[in-house]
Amino acid sequence: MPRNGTDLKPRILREARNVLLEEGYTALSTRRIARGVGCTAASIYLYFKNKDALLHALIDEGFEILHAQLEAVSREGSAQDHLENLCAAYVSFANSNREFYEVMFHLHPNQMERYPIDRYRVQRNYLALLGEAVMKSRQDSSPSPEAILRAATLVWSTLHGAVSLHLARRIDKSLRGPNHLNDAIRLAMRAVEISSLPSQPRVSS
Amino acid sequence: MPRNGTDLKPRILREARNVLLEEGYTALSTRRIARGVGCTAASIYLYFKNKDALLHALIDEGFEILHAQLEAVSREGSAQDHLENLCAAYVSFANSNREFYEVMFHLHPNQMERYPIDRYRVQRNYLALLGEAVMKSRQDSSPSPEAILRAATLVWSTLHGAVSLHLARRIDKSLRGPNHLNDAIRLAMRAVEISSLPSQPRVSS
DNA sequence: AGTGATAACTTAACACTGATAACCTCTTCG
DNA sequence: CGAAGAGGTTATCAGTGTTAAGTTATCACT
Repeated sequence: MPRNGTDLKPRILREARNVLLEEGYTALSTRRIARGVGCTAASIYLYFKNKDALLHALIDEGFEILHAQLEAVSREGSAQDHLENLCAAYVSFANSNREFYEVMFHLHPNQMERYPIDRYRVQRNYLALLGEAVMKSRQDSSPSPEAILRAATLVWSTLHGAVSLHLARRIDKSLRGPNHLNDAIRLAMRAVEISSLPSQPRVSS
Repeated sequence: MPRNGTDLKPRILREARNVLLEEGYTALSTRRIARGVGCTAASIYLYFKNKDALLHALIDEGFEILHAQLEAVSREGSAQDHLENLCAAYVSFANSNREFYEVMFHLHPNQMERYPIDRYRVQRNYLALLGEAVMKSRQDSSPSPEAILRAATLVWSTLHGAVSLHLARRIDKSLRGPNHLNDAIRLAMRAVEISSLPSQPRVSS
């Protein structure tokens, strides 16, 4: 039974989210969260196995927002339009939720072993949304699920590259602003054509 | 004058490079480096302003390797082939130097303020190499420098997205291995077409 | 050779980090 | 009342980047 006002777990999560969004990932320490909540850093470990588990919850939250925004994209108009709108929504999510994007996509190469890979199967959700638009935009006979996944992955990959470099401010000033991102969206639309071709081996893993 | 055998600075750099490559970025602490060299962590600060400055040196080293590998790509054959070979070399560099790639491209969103942006103008070097191939592959009249930069950036961005997700093991198993990377290379080749179009505003910064 | 100066390096400490074992304290139930 | 156990804290560990102060070795000069 809670002794400290309301249940501590949601308050920890809320504070963690606030710190992440308002002070950035580097400020997100267990002691900083505890201070905001009014408890001790050790208390966090009563509700989360470790800091990564807490981060995981934030990542889930980010994926939910992303999924909601992609889901909200209108399906009216041509399939092309739908796909383009999805791409724009993805880019827009990254731009207006950059801290979330960081923890969702830029975080774990370093501490990979702690983040169970299969949990990232939430990816499937938005890859499925992309895939749906991809499928409809293919005039030819209905493509196989593998081909759809392949195309959706290529779309995602292209957008991710542009967004990552954009957020890291690696894009030349003259192209910053929407220019490069728009180019990336346009290029991503062509992923559908690419992935209808047979795979030519070119690079070894 | 050195008191500890040879000059300490190159030995620190070498050890840092070894630790990075053999034990990964997370193991790269000042004390770990010092232990390997046989000095104290404080000594590092005699030769580097801070840890980031040391990392910077490693990043420079990585950029030199990348540049050398791109420079070594044969310019024979068609311009298309040249560009494709450059793309393949980029991907190959990332795959066989993933720890370098991490510090070069995945590192600094977090501690952005410490990495002076203009230093990353080394990017210009390989963007110029890409741009050269882009330019030659344009049959039409010689494009403007801005258009070349735009196209080269889009090529780079596309490859970076694919490589990043690949290294982070976010690509579905069925596409892992060279499949997705090859798709990305093929798509990147089409960046030339995209970036000869006028920029349509679509997404706000 | 002896004396300073100074470069090279270490010691010790500060303020952090994530994490854990041991302890206390309050509530609930028998 | 008293035992059980949930809820939370204290104290601590091992580690991080970083810096001020202290030490030691080497050089130049009288």
